[in-house]
This record gives sequence, C-alpha cells and structure tokens, in this order.
Amino acid sequence: MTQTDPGFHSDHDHQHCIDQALLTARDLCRQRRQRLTPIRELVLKLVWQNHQPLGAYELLPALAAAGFNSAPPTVYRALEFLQQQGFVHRIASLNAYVGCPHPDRPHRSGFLICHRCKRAIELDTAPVHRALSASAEEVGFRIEQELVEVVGLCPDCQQQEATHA
Amino acid sequence: MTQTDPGFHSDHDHQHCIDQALLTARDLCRQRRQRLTPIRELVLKLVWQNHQPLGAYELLPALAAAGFNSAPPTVYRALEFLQQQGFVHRIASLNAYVGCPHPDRPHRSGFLICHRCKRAIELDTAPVHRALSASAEEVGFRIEQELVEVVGLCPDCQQQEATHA
DNA sequence: TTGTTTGTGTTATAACATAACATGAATATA
DNA sequence: TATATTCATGTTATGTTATAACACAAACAA
Ligand SMILES: [Zn+2]
Ligand SMILES: [Zn+2]
Ligand SMILES: [Zn+2]
Ligand SMILES: [Zn+2]
Repeated sequence: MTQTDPGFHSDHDHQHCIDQALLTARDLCRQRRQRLTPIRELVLKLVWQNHQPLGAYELLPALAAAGFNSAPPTVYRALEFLQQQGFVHRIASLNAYVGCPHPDRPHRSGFLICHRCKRAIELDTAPVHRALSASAEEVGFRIEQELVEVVGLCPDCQQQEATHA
Repeated sequence: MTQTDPGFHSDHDHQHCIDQALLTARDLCRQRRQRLTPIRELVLKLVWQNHQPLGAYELLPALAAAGFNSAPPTVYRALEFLQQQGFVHRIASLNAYVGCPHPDRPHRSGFLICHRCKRAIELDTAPVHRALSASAEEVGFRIEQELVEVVGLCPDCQQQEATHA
C-alpha cells in the first residue's frame, strides 16, 4: 500500500474501485489456477458495492435476487475463498467483510472505521508493525498475525458534525 | 502500564493476580459509588481464573454452580458493567473476555494472544498509538478507539514447540 | 414513607457461523 | 472419449454469540 485509498474521498469514482477489484481478481485467479465462480465473483462485487463492510447475512438477499438460491454456508464459503485469495478482509469488531484495494500482494491490513458513515478504509500498518514488533520482542512473543481496527470519525463526517452543530 | 504483565510467566503467583484484581475492583467501585454486586464480583473472579479469555457462555455453568440461576443477559450485563469500569476487556477476535491487570487508570489496551496456550496478555500500546496517530492524521481521521490484537506464540509455547519437534 | 433508580429474572429471539452429507460440475488421467 | 477424482454448491440442521422486552424486587434518595 503506497498510495492512500480513495475510500474517504466521497467524490471518488467508485465504479473504478469496483471494476478494478473485479479485473484484478479475475487476473489473479487465472495466474493462481483458482476458480472465480459466478457466486464468488458476485459476492466480491457485492462486498465492493461501497466502502462499508457488509455482514454475511446481508449478502443473502442480493444472491437470491441474482437467482442463486443460497443458504448461509454458500456465502461463508465464498467469503472464505475471497479471504484466502486476499480479495476481501474481515473486520472482527463488526463481524463484517470489506474489499481489499490491493490484493495483488500479501500485506498486513489495518482499518480506519468511521462510526458515523460506517466506511472502513484500509491503512498502511508498516509503522504500526514496527512498533508492535519491538513490543513483542521485549517479551519474547513471536508475532504471526496482527489485527488493527481503529474506530473514529472520517474527515467527511467531522465536517458534517461541525456543520450540523 | 509501566511494567510487564506476569501472564506469560507460567510460574507466577496467579492467586496474587486474582486477589489484586478483586481488591482493586472493590476499592474503585467504592470510590466511584458503583455497586460491585455478588454476580459482578463472581464474574470478575471467573474471568480472572487464568489469563485465558473466557466466553460469556462459559461463565454460565460456574454461575449456576454458585447458586445463581442466571441466563445469558445476566452474564452480558455483568460483563458490560465490568468493561465500563475498565475491569475486563473484550477480545473481539475471540469473542471472549479477560481481566485487566491495571484498571485503575484508563488506557489503550492491546493484546498478545498465544494461539497454542490461549493466554492473552495485555500490551503497552503507547508506541503503537503514536504510529497510528501519525497514519490517521495523514488522512484527517479522528481516532476514538483502537483495537489491537496480535496472534502468535508466547515464549513458553515457542520452547515447547522446539522441544517437541 | 414514598417515589425513583438500579440490578436481576425470565422468555423469547436476533445475529453470526459451521457441521455433515448429497449432488453435480469441472478437471485430470487413462 | 471414458473414467476417476476433485472441487463447488445445495440442503438441512444446529451451534454459538448477543440482545430485546418486560416483570419484579432491592437499594437508594427525598
Ligand atoms: Zn471506492
Ligand atoms: Zn464517516
Ligand atoms: Zn496471573
Ligand atoms: Zn502460549
């Protein structure tokens, strides 16, 4: 993650986010000899509808509307696959899933989550990782996975709160 | 959090952890004019049985054994109170609760979680916070809450894995 | 005492997630 | 092509985590 994600810029061309995510996913699956089935692709698209993490059960009606008679296991399987491929991340504090804007290479993901507009934007956690590594090393702990979820107010919502008041 | 928590030292006097937690809780509740009822105190004691986060539903049998005929809401209410007072923390990635070793002053909590022995040890997240603040400021995000949960292997378990192999 | 707030009991249900097995599609092998 | 195998999905049931809503009683304040 070198550049800032566009997610908190409310005027960005989000269709571009979606298109890019789907193209990248197709490409990576081809390279990796993985199957991006219709259900998996649809789930990915739905998760990318916007930058707000989506719960697994919120996907079910949309799948039904698209003609898939799916039950929870189907959704969870698709999400599991997409997570394994690095196309989506799970936000533990929300029990929800969000698209990854740079699935091409493995990375440590952290999130800034706005409690007002509900958008979650992926964060560059390299500096956080350095701090964590140092702390962990002090006590001899071997890190395998890092979960960083920050809740607060995004720039847009700060403005709106100020205006409203 | 100035000193290291004893949680990853398997030979520490854990009864001391428990006693200290209960004493501090009683003291703080007196100061704050809050009621540490029998159920709340018992839940706190149960959560402190060891350094392994405990699920809400795991508390129910113990409450029953102590003569409280409690249902889930009772446990969640007690946990909510204890969290508000800063006596326990919730680990989102485990859906579980663990005692806080320094409830006397508010602080940002982070955790090192061993996936082998299941212990979760609270971490000094001041350095992490500095890194996060910097990243958040870059995009104009106002932080209100930080969730940091690191999964890996504690020193004890690293040794045991090495020995076993 | 009286009224109010607070904590708990109780029942029901919501929200999130997985186990287990059947079936059919895609892929690999011969 | 035929066959075997793997993989994705359908299906049913259930497990796990958490909360809503209302009744009641204890603690507290006046
Ligand atoms: Zn976008
Ligand atoms: Zn916002
Ligand atoms: Zn201890
Ligand atoms: Zn361990």
